[in-house]
Amino acid sequence: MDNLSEMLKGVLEGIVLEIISRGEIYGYEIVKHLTQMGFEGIAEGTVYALLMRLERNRLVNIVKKPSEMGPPRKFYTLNEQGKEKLMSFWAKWDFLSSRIEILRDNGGNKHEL
Amino acid sequence: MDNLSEMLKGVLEGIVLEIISRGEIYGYEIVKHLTQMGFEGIAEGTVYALLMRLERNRLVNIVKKPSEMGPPRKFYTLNEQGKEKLMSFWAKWDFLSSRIEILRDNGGNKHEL
DNA sequence: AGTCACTACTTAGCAATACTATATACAGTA
DNA sequence: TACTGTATATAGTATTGCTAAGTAGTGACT
Repeated sequence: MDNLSEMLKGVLEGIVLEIISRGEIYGYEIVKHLTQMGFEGIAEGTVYALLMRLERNRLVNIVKKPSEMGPPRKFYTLNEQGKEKLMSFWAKWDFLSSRIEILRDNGGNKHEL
Repeated sequence: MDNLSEMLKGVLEGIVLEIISRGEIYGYEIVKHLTQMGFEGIAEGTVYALLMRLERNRLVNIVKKPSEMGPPRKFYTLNEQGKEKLMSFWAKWDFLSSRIEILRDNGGNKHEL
């Protein structure tokens, strides 16, 4: 399968918000989580940049904690705005995916309006 | 619902390819088709630019025909490459949407790897 | 001490794609 | 003449993911 990157635009943020909503988590762990979900192609840099954006847009709370395994970790949780953004993501996703399934199921029908 | 535009990236092309695959159609009609599907926010300019891209990337055949209602129309059909691109779109869509449904259904589970 | 691997985060510059706004042009009608 | 509907084109912008590189801490092996 060639690459998903364009299709991830606007979706990856929602996926990451959903992951954070499950409980406090830090960037490196999010990357591993995504990999384990099957998104092996997603670069670390992409995720960290996205997290910086969440911070800049004030969708998350951040607590820095020392790690025994390496440099300090930045733990993310959703704030109210983040939770709203997540709900908005799911609303958009449901809208889009339902339209697309309708289009597909309409298979073979020739431009019926 | 706020705006879908980011989420459409990489998806709109597939939607338009699918519409064209149903039979010869021209740009203005594609726009109306999208509107009727519920994508009311998609600007004409977006669709025409996308069609130009399909042409530039040699995914479509084009025949120009006069119209009784206005300027000449450019009718699009998919060529072999376009059909392959469409299949690739559906493969990517299925991958992405299945992962996202898994994520959602996994609801409440706290970062289980 | 030096090197490597794993953990963990950051950033600069690029590419792809949708949007805004505007322009062009043909046909019918007030 | 002016307006509406039909029909296509394009310049400039914003957003977002990717590539590639860098910085740093810890532990293991040589």
